[in-house]
Formats: sequence, C-alpha cells, structure tokens
Amino acid sequence: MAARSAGPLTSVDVDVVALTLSGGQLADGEQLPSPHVWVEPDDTTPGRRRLPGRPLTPADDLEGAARGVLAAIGIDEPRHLEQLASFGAPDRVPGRHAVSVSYLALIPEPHHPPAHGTDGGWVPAAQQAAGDLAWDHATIVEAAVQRVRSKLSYSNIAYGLLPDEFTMSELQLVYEAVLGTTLDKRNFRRKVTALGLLSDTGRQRRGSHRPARLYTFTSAELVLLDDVIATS
Amino acid sequence: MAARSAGPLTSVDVDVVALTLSGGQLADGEQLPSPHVWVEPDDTTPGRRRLPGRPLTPADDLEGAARGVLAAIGIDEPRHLEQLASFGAPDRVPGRHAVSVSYLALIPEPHHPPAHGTDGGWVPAAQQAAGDLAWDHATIVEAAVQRVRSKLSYSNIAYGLLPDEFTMSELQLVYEAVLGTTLDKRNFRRKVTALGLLSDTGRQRRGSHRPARLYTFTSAELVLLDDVIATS
DNA sequence: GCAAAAGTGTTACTGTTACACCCATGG
DNA sequence: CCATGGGTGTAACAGTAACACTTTTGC
Repeated sequence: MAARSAGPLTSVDVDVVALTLSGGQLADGEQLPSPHVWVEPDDTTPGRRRLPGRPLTPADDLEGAARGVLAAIGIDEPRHLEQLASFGAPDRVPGRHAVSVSYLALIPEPHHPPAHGTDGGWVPAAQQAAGDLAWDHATIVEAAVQRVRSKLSYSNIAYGLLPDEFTMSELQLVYEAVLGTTLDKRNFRRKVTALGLLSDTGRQRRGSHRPARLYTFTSAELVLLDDVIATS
Repeated sequence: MAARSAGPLTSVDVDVVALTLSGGQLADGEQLPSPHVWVEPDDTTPGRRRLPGRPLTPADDLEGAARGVLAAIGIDEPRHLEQLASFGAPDRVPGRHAVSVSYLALIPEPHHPPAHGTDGGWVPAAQQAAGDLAWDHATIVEAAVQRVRSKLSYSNIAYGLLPDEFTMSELQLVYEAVLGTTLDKRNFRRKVTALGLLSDTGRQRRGSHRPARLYTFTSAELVLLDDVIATS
C-alpha cells in the first residue's frame, strides 16, 4: 500500500459522557446515590435526548474539544477526563456519516450545576437513559459506566467523583454506588488503605456522631495498579 | 446546546496495529519469540515506515475499514480485532488535520505472509519500531502492546496469537513473550486450566520427546474474566 | 541410552472473607 | 442519655508462590 493524501472527508463529533453521583447527598446517605449522566434535548429527534457534543473543527485536538463541550455546560474542570471509544457505523446517525469520538468525564458531587441556563440535566445513567437517548448514545453511556466500574478495581479513579477531602464512608459510597453492591466496612478500609493512594489529612468532619477522619488521594491523576480490590 | 447539523469535515484514517509473535518458531523455541508489528514504507516521509491504514470512506463502518486494511496486506481473517483508541492532535500529521481511529489485530503465527507482493514487513514492536515510525505511530504501537499485555491477565486474548490447537508450552510461550517474563510451568498450567477456557482435544503432538497434549480455547471469541492470572 | 521437552504435588505463605462490638459526638 | 455514624481485630479459608523429579518419545 502506497502513501495516501487526505481522502474523503467525514464529519467527526466529539461527544462527552459526563458522570456524577446523585440522588442522596454523599454526606447523608438517606437514599443511595447512583451514577447520573448529563443529557440535553435534541431538536432533530423530538422527545429524545442526547449526549452533549459538538463537531470537531480543524483547530481542535480531540481532548480539547471534549473540554470545550464540558465548558459549554458549565463544567470548567472535570476531575477526570479520558477517551472512551469511537463509534462509526455508517447508519448510526441517519442522513449523515458521522464518526463519534466519545469521552468519559467524571464530576465530583459538589460541582453539580443543577440546571445552568442550558436545558440539559442529570438523569440516572442506568434506567431512564437506556430507552431515552437518541441514536447509539445509550450504548455509549453503558460503555462509560462499565469503564468506571472496572477501573474502580485497579485504580484511584474514584477521585473523579469525590471532593478534595472525603471520609472513608463517602469513599465507600462511591464504590457501592458504581458497583451496585454493598461492601464490608472493615474489609473495605483495610484494602483501600493498603493501596497506599490515600493520605490522612489531620482534619476531621464533625456531625452528630463520632468525628470522621478526612482523607485525600495522594495523586490527583489517574494511577493504575497491577492488582485488584473490590468484592465483599 | 442546541442540535447541530454536520459541521466542518475532517479526514479520518483507520490505522491497524497488526501484531504477531515472531523470531523463534513457537514449536521450537531456540530463540524466544517477541511481538512484531506490520509496517510499510511511507512515500511522504522518506526513510520512515508507517502502520497500514486508509482513509475512511462514506460507506465504511470503522471495523469494516480496519478489516479492509488487513485484507490489503494479505490478512483475510485476523484472529482478533478490537478498537484501540483515536488520535487527533491537530499537528499529528503535518499539513492536514487527520484523526486516526486505530485498531489492534492479532495474527496467529502460522499465517505470516513473509512478504506478500506489498513492500511491508514484520518488525519487532519493542525496539526498532519505536524510533522508526512516522508521526505518532510509535505511540499507537506502544498502546497496542500494552493492551495485549494487560488483557492476557484477565481474558483468553492469547487465542489471537495461537493456531487452533496448541500445546501448553506454546501457550506459555505466548504469555512469556508478551509479558517479557518467564513463568513457572506448574503454576502456569494450574492457573490456566483453572480458568476453564481450555479444552483438551484428545490429540497429541509428537517430537523427540514425550508427546504433548493439544488444547483449544473453548471460545474463539474474547472472554473477559473478573479476576487476574499471571505472575511467577 | 541419551537428549529433549512433557508432565506432575506438596508445603509455606499471603491475602481474603466473614463477622460484632465499642467510641465520640450532637442534641 | 439516646441516636447516629465512625472506627477497630481475629480466625477460618482460599489462592499463590516456590520448588525438583519422573515420563515418553526420537534418534
């Protein structure tokens, strides 16, 4: 095969799956939080919603475009952003051949813009989203949740869903919400401290109960481990 | 954000990292095999080589385009094909804004076309490729090898690098070649049979030594596990 | 009978699970 | 003093790692 110059052109969208935990404040836990995804109405498919996204322009790099999409919905600094996958079946969007390069963004609880002047909003990733989204966007959301779920086991990706300082119980809630299971408190603490990714700020959070130690992740970047935690 | 129609167009390339094990027949093992990648000369960057690829055309879906790229170099049925990642920095290819959607293909040893009428060839993925490839193609190759290495631990992805029937020693060689370590024979056999992904064909391979049992993978599709093997 | 690779078990250790009670605070 | 969530240890078990010799064949 010889060298090729630029071939036929295609429209490339950068779409973002922004996930946060919602439905129960992390701090109280009266109702269990669950992963929520940001969606917006789409004029071309009445009644359905879509992931935020925009076409790639010549000046863009992919990740920069994803950041721009997030900025447009009021999220200036996602705690975590990574490429998810690309989708390009010729019929995935009727009427035009569009490739979607999708990104996963994680947003810590406190930063929720509850609305924001735009008409988008957070909907539960698991249930509603599945039937409600335009084109293949439900597939993309599903891939995003799976990605987070599996990375919880061998990375510190939970930092993306937590404020700077958090208690052990809040960290455990993140795991439980994303994995959809309950975990044993003592075993969870032992494992998660054994990873060496947490450090104990001397500070405490007080409430009508024994004060809780506050922790931070030692790295605000994604750290991948070779081994596995999670279960029980 | 409102609905968008097709925006500015971009050229999209589908590039393929085809990997195989080479440098020592699996069956003999006088020299240890190592991952090799298929590269071809590129006219626009004299002296450098590139991954096989081609522009996406309107009728293509992404994976279909990747299969077409493979067919053009004489590989009609890769044992395994999966999307790797997309690359899209504006300056990754000087002079045009090109997004590369890259795929990982695994080729079993026996299918090597040693050359093929094309002027491409297999080069060791680790060493030579790194300095020798055009643009960001070395990065893409590195990502591909990493992907295989990590998936060995929790999937049957080794099927992509093996013929239908193989001995335990051959399977172990695949692991050792990709991981770059040596493994204990007894522990390896115990773990890999415990996964339940292998079945013992009654057949044997004979040589000037005790006959070796031949195994197949029970699934010729990728199977992901929850747990981890590999080490020691 | 010799070279070459195939095949096989046991023991020590390490990590994982399951499980229940006391502690510190706010009100 | 009561309610609330925070915090802690141990024993049974399961999985992993380290290790060396016997077997079957071709020549």
